[in-house]
Amino acid sequence: MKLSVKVDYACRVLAQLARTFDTDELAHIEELARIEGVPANYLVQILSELRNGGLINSKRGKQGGYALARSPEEITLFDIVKLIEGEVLELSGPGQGHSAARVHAVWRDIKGALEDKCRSCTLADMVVAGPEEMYYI
Amino acid sequence: MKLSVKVDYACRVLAQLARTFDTDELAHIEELARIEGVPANYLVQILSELRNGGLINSKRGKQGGYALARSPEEITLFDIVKLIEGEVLELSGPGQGHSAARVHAVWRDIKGALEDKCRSCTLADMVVAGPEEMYYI
DNA sequence: GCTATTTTAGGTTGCCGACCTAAGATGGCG
DNA sequence: CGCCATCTTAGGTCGGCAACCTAAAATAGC
Repeated sequence: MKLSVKVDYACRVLAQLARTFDTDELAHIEELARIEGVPANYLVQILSELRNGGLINSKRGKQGGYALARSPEEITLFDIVKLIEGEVLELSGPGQGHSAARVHAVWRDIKGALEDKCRSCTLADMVVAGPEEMYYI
Repeated sequence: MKLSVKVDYACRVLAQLARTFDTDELAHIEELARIEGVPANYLVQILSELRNGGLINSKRGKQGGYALARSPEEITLFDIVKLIEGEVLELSGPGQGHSAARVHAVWRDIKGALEDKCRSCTLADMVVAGPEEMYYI
């Protein structure tokens, strides 16, 4: 029950893309990797998945790059996690045993609550108000 | 972001122990393993952790066995997960990057909500009303 | 005191997935 | 055509989970 680094990376990169959403400039991989502190070679895979999932658009060629496909308010945490991980909370199958079914039902309830919470958080919540708030921690 | 099999096993065994809480009989490992469909050799480890964490009591010797340390209503899902996994939701460290801190704050919010939800679920919720509802699935 | 039964405490193996690297393939632009 | 940046994909390492096994400690009963 832990948050994967991959999802964390995806959120941070998407947040950065959200900052330049209103402009028409495209972000490059190297630039994103440097600003958000993500391994560039790994970021390639993540951006590819985000593109196949329809969260971002890409443009190839010499002046290519990446940009958000929708506005930050329309991209929720649920979308991101579901795309990267497949499930927000993956339960172990009902299994066999006297209490298996009942316990499973309780966990489904937990899962539903978690999904609702994730749906209420958008990319806009992950972007600081000012462009530069705290440079190093 | 998945629920470990270990926690699932722990919940099921604890639910079974909750059924016989009002009586004074002690449950044996082999019996628990058979009823809940948990590998006996693995269950040994889990029960040991639950005992060290103070959720159950054990009695050694020829007529030994296991029993809940508190009433089912006083044992929450939060207690179980925290004991077995250490954290309900383990976040990846703040890291370094432009959006790292802000994204981390959002996830802390999610984590808090999940913990509250887990605190509202007790072992009593995992025990079916009747003693024998469905014997085999 | 001896034995049987049970818990306790370790260690070990197999396996899968996360994380990362690296190199080739593709396509736009001058 | 040649450059550049994205796209694809094939591995490779690492750690943790799940499961099993063995030996040791404790206790009730004979």
